[in-house]
Amino acid sequence: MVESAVDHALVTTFGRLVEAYSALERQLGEALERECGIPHTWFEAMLRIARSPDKLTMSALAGQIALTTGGMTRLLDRMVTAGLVERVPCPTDRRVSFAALTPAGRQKLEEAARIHVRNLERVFADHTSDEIKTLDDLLDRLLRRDRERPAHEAAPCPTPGDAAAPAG
Amino acid sequence: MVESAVDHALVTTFGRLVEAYSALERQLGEALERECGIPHTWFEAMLRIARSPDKLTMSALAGQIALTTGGMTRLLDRMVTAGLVERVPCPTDRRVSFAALTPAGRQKLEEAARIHVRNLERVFADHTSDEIKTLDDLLDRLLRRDRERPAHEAAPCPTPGDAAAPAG
DNA sequence: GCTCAGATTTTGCGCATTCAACGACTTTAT
DNA sequence: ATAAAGTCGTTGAATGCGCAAAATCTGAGC
Repeated sequence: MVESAVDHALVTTFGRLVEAYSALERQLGEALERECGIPHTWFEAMLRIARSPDKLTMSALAGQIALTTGGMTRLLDRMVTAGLVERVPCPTDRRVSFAALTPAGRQKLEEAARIHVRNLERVFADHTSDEIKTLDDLLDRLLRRDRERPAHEAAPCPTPGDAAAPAG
Repeated sequence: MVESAVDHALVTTFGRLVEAYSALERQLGEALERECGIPHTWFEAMLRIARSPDKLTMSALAGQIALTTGGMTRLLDRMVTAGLVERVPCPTDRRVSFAALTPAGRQKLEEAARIHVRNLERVFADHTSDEIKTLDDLLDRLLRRDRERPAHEAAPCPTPGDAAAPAG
């Protein structure tokens, strides 16, 4: 039996994830932009800023939305230009600056969130809350696992016959 | 109680999806590129080509990996240059060309799939097959729903107090 | 046969992101 | 105090993608 790895179930599932995510992100992103004038990326950024108990540094924010610090710099630049966020210099460390919402930003975020919720409810209308809960839980653990892994752990593993856990 | 839409559960879940997906795609993509020299996008494209019972047109392929036809043209260009795929002109319609794997492409895909499966198994090690099944099912229905919706349906949603005008 | 509407892919341009190098700053060691 | 090493954010070059117009081709009406 020479079942190819190409047909492995995990590959299919992940392929579906790629496809569904891309389609969803595009659809919801376009809707958001059309209905309230901001890109989806801005929304996700503002969301993290608003929800964070402490002020967020550039790097922290970059990490949360999976951007490099360089990309984050420019993304924030645009949002600052639009008047939605501002850079607050850290009083104790002059290298870092925090991202904070302006009043206009807070208002825009609330508006965008309402629209986003409405669109999300439409998208997930066919799904039970149980399913969504499972999804949420799965994603949460995936994220947690990802954070624990310092991203170096994947690299030094060129051992072809090594399927086991890195003998920590 | 004036619970803000910002705190809605769906927003959180979708935010997690964005974050987890981006992190995952980056991690697995980097691993794939490092371990077998091809970008993740190439892998997904080759996967669809290999699995499709009929030959795939550019547009069909573009649709499956959530790219515009313009993006698809260039993606395929690079893959052709690398010798992994080739364009097969359609005998009955000279506008269309099919994407087909070369022998080298088939071999590379198999190699990449083995690596990808190993990495995926590591990533999903903490998750039960039940959970993954649920995820797979959810994604499948999400995709199906998305395909039925011609992407025009999202627009004419009657915006109550249309706050819009991207204005500039 | 000719023309015109529609379909399929390619191309020009602009934008967002990554990578790598850099400057600014802090911390630690001497 | 000074130097060295590490951290944080920004910037220049290169890459990949979307959008829209163009090029090529098919099929229908006349």
